[in-house]
Amino acid sequence: MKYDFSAIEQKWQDKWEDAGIFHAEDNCSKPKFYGLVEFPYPSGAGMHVGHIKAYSGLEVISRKRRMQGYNVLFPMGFDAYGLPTENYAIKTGIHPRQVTDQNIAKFTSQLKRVGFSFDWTRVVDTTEEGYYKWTQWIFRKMFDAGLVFRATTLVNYCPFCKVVLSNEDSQGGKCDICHNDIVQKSKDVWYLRITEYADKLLQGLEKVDYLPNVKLQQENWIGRSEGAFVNFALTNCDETLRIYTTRCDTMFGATFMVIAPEHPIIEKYADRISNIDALNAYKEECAKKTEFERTQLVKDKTGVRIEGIAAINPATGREIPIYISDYVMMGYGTGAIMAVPAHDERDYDFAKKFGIEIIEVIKGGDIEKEAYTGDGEMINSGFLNGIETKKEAIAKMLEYLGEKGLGEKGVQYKMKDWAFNRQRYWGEPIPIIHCPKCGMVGVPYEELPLKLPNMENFAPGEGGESPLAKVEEFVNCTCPKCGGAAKRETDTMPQWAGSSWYFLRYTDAHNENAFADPEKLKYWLPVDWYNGGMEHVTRHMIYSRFWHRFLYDIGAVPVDEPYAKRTAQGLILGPDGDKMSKSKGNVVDPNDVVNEYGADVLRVYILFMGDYASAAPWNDSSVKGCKRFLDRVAALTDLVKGTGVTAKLESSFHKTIKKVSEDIEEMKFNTAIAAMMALINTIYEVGSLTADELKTLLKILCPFAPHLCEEMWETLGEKNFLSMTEWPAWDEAKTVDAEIEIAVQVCGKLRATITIAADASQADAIAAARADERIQNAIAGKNVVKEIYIPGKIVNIVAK
RNA sequence: GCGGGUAUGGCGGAACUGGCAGACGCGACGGAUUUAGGAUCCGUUGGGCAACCGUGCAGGUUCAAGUCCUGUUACCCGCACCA
Repeated sequence: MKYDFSAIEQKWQDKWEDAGIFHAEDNCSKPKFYGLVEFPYPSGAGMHVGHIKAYSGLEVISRKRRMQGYNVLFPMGFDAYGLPTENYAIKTGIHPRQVTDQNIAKFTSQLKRVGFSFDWTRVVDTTEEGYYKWTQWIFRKMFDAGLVFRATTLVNYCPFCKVVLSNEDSQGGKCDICHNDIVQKSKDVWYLRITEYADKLLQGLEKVDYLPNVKLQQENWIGRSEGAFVNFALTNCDETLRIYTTRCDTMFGATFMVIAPEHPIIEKYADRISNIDALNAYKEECAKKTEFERTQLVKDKTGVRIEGIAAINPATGREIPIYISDYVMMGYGTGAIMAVPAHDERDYDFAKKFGIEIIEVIKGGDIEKEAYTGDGEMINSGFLNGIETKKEAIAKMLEYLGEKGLGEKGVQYKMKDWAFNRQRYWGEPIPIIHCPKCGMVGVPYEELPLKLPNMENFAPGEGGESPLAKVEEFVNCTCPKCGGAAKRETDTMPQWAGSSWYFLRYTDAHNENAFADPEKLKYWLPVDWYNGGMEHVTRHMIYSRFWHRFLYDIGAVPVDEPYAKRTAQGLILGPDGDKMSKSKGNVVDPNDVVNEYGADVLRVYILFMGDYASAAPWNDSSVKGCKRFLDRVAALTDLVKGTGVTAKLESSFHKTIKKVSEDIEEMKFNTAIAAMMALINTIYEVGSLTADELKTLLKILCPFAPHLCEEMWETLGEKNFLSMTEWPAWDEAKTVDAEIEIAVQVCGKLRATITIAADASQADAIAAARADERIQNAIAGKNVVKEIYIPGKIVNIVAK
């Protein structure tokens, strides 16, 4: 058969769709498999080869699962709210709704052209009323549960996008969307109290099967630390200064304190501070620094001593000075620290610069040169003297603090509460009403969805307020509680909202009465296997685990962790080895590949190009190699002779079935394909194969190159879909050869290879080795001191 | 700075719990076919004339090391003054 991909791909895509063979069944007695891939943001640029790689892994696994008799849910959808669409709409004057619909249509047709076996009856679009109704519903439930709050804070503001960003979206002082510098701005912001779930999110990791580095990144993101809160008495004030420390064992060495420039105590006791002007000047200077500048100047500590107020070290009773410095953050712990220069690098740098006393309390380092952060014997530490370990010293100090009422054990997290609003148009309206009498009131559940009003001009206001603020019919409303005049919240939700629960909607995508039917949730959850990019394993995954866990806590979902298993694919780099980007001009368009070589070649190449989890550069010539492979597969129809088993091929077939079956489970698609290529080379060497053998080959190749395989299957006279036949089994006994070739070494150096029975005894193997002429030459005149036979592997003769 | 990872032919990459390094593919070279090119098919292809040498570098353990141990370098990713 000649391989004419253009003639067959559309044909099979239509047949699959008409027969609906990839639709997941509800209420099914078969075992279920829920494979999830990260749904795309439908950008105007269309699909990228990276998308194809991200979906191809679970595509192969899902296709294999169907053939293994599973009821498979492998869905696709669109995470369609977000700024790029809105910015494009502002530029072109086309409404975001229209832009979104166009982009979704484009993505859909591209995905279908690749032949992915998605269940297209369950597509979700986060911007549809039927979907965002439930996004708002979950938010309302969180509001009821006290997990939503509003606070005035300094926020990361992008003057270009005119939008407030979360810490996660403004890393490195750059806007995550437009990459311009962000500034600090005081604003009223909505927060989700994700920190309340920090421990649950951490504990949940213990029972899920995520890649180790995925788990680690989430743990680091949550950033739990155990330590102590300690209250330091102040001179000239009637309150104490509360600090957080993980090293209360070093308290005898605390020779000063440092508080964040924004610490409220400065303003509170301004009249007792003699150098308040200097402190304010420093504070202002810090506010001007971008995050980038602050981190770039790590080594160079700055600060100002507070004159007029000092602190008392509760361990030594000595008076110690207090400084303000921007190396202490208001957002972590209490915004104040006790500084132990002998045993903390940052405190050491600061003390050296400001000439503050450094007292060694742990032996083991040289504090003349640097801070010593290791373990050792306690000295200069009163009742702690002589203790040898950090753990013991901390326990003793905690006991002391407790007795004296000076402090207690405490836990801190790096993770912050989630800034949950944007002043933009293209997002879910936040369903809250501000009533002058009742305060914040949730929009009643029966009024959801709170529809996004249709606007002509949705550009953001100059002051950074939401475009929705301009729509009076939207803003003005009555309070659901008291019936008085009230105003609606005009901010919208961040893009992360819709993607925090989309996997739940797939189980029942069209339900109008609930986000999903509890029975369906019970059948399908948890997601058995979730694959996506490494860039989403912290933000998106932690956010969605948080939402899911909340829903579990209110009894709305049946399992506590949403994703049983998580893997990640590596990037596809440009042919030049750099990250693909439009500006570098090294972007490969999947359409071009489909047009020139066909979808099957694209699929096979993307999985063959390297380790699935690693980054690998695109190579046009290698694509041709995959085309050649499929050409050779198609041409096998000319070699078919009879039925049954070809003796010379039997073992190769069993070995290949085993290899492909096992490699797919480990996402080692490259070696699975290599094994099939090797099998084909063997078939060509043998010169013929039976129809039964060809059918078996088509079955294991089908998940990779389904169009060609279906076509060949049909050519062989089969009437049903290859995609729904049974995955072949292998016979372990037939994967083992009766005779094997093993290496013979003399003194660890390869000298010959011999062929022996697979079950040969040690004596037989060594005798066979010694019978070989090359071995006899190698050991001639030497004294054999040791003979080793590792069954099936090697003979090594040690001779001196 | 801290945490994690990677390093193998000209290239992408294989190599199970230590057991013939370089599977498979690309590229290259030679040949067949062709008016020619392309495509296809066949053969060769880690280096070295050879003994031998070869998995970033330097040591070590072992009958045997890409794989284990110690040290070291480079690159990639994540976090980053987290008290």
